[in-house]
Parts: sequence; C-alpha cells; structure tokens
Amino acid sequence: MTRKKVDLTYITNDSKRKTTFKKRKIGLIKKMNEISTLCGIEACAIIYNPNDPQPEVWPSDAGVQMVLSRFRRMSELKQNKKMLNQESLLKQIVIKSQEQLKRLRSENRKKEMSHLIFQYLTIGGIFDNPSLIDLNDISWLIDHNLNEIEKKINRIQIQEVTPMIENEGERGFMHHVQGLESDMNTFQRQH
Amino acid sequence: MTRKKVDLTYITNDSKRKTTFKKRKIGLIKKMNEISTLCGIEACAIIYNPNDPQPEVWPSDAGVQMVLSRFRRMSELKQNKKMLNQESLLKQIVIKSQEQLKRLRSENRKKEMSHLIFQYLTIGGIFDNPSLIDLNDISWLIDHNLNEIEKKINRIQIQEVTPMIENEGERGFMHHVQGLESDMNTFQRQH
DNA sequence: AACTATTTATAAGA
DNA sequence: TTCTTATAAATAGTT
Repeated sequence: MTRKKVDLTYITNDSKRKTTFKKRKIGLIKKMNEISTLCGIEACAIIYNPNDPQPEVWPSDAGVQMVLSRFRRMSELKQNKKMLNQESLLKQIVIKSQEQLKRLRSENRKKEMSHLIFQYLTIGGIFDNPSLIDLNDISWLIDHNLNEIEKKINRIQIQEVTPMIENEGERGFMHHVQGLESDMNTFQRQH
Repeated sequence: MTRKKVDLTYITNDSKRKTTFKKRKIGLIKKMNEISTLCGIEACAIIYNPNDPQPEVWPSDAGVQMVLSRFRRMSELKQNKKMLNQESLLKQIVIKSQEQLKRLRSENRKKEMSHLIFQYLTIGGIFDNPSLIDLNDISWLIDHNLNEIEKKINRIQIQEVTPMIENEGERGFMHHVQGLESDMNTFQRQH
C-alpha cells in the first residue's frame, strides 16, 4: 500500500525500478490514449527501456511515424530560416549535379561531333558510333564554326584599320593562322 | 466534482474539451517527467493542439530531437532490409551523379582538345582559352589517335588476307578514307 | 485559476 | 509474476 508520497528520484533498487517502470508505462500509455480520444488530438510517445533496444511506442509505429514526420516538417521549417537541413541540402546538390550533367552532356555532344569530324578530316579516324551524332547537329556545328570564322575576320578587319599593328602581312586566312601560331607560342611559354 | 467515470469518447463541447486538454496535458507531462526520473529512461512525447500549429513537446525540443534521431536510426535499420530510405537514396544519387560528372569532365577535356586541334588544323579556329588545355594532354591525345590509326591499319591488313572483300582498291591512307566515306553514306541513309 | 469529490493510478505487500 | 489494497495523485465539474 502506498504509504508515503513518491520520492521523485531515481530508484536505485533494480527490481523496484523495473516494476515501477512497467506499471507507469502502462499508465502513461493509457493516459495518452485518453487524451487523444477525449480531445481528438494527435500525440505520440516514445519510451526507451534500457533493457530493450526496441522502444515502447505509442500509438503504433506507423502512428508515431506520422506525428514525427509532421514534427520534423515543422522543425525543418523553423531551422530553414537559418540553414538548410541535410536532406534539402542533398536535394539541392542532386538538382545542381543534374543540371550540370545536362549542360556537360550537351557540351559533350558538340565536342563529340567536332572530334569525329576532326578525325574524319585529318587522320581518317573511325566513325565507330554514328548513332551518337545527328546530321542536324553537324549542320549546327558547321554553322557555328562559320560564324566563329566570320567574327574572327571581322576582328582582323578592325585590326587592319587601327594603326598600331606591328605585323602587317597578308590578309585573310594565312594571316589568321599566323595569329594562331603566335597564340600557340604564347601558350607554350606559359607552361 | 467528479460525479461519474469518464466516458471515453470525444468531448464535443468545445470549451469542455479545451479545459480537459489543458489539464490532462499537464498531467501527462508530469507523468513523463516522473517515469524518466524514477526509472532513468529516455522518453519523449509530442502532443498536437489543433488550435496551435506548434506541438507541445517533452522534454525539450532538443531532447525530443535526440530521442527521435535514435528512433529514426532504429526505424531506418528496420526498413533498410527491404529498401533504402529517401536520405540514403539521395546520397547514392549524389555519389553517382558526381562520379558521372567526373567521367564527363575527363571526356570533355579530351574532346575539348580534339576540338581545339580540329579548329586549328582545318578552319583556323581560335585558341580562345589555352588555359583549358595542357601540352601533356595534347601529347596523350596524339598518342591515342596514333594508336587508333595503328589498330585500323591492322584491321585493314587482316581484311586484305580474307578473300571476300569486294573493293580491293589501293592500300594505306586513301583506302582507309574511302572506307570511311562509305560509312558516312550508310550513316546518311539511316537518317 | 482554485476547489473538491470522486475516480484513477500505483507502491508495497501477499 | 500477478493480484490486492491502501493511499497518493489526477481530474471533472463547479465556483
């Protein structure tokens, strides 16, 4: 029979503590049930037993998961004002990576074509996988290169008008290639 | 004064339900405190109030987070036998994406070089960003291409030994290029 | 918010 | 362990 008010300190006696735990756990879960029934609210409890890695969970595992996800969502909302939690951070990384991948794939496609054309025109490389390329793409590439050439020519023509140019050799293509060679030399010097 | 045993059904009267909730919530949290003090255990409770998006949480937010992380970890362990949870799935996607990125970057580098050399050798393209390339890489690329050529030559030499070849034209480079042209035609027909 | 009659929970004993 | 029971604790209804 309960003689004295409970002394609210850790019960050192093992068996006493164990029985108290058992009883109070039942009471607690009962109370949980009651409050959520009477008041129509969501609640959950997780009670660890040091002798059991599996915690006591109320209502069901699924029910706890539901409340938890709600709690986490709200918790995240609070946190997100300051920093991204790991999960959304990971999501961001995934999205960025995938965007980057997309960009690289597109770049790769163009370079693949240049590569193939280069092989074809210079050392007679092999069109091993023609399925990779599309004539429209090749057309685009050629147009693009023509555009680049046009731009370069324009630049050269502008240079011709300016007075401070040292090397005033022939005009057009060979002049252009010479310019490139000097670029190449600069590049080698840099390394 | 308590007259009758509580009827364990939802309290429809709003103010009654509200006061009952208030009282019982205090009782519940008190009991929580007691069991964890007396028995030295970890426990947590989350109680939602429909009138407040912020749930009542015990012990502290941080305490709940700790118990939750423990619960989640265990829960995940259980789930992971069947399937990966979202977080580890995301991690996997990140790792895969990054590996793929690495591969694409390396490919891109090679193709970049081919592209630049192609421009240089054929239409006098522009070495706009020499910083992107490295002479060692160019050396590697040339070696690689020479290797490809060698392989092709070997293949052609083997073909010459077999009797069923239709086009027995000149040997060496031009023959090789002709073969490529017919490849190209095949490719165009496919589109 | 405070009170209190009564129910409910539970510590200790059987 | 489970059951019992005296008493502490919680709380429904009231003020």
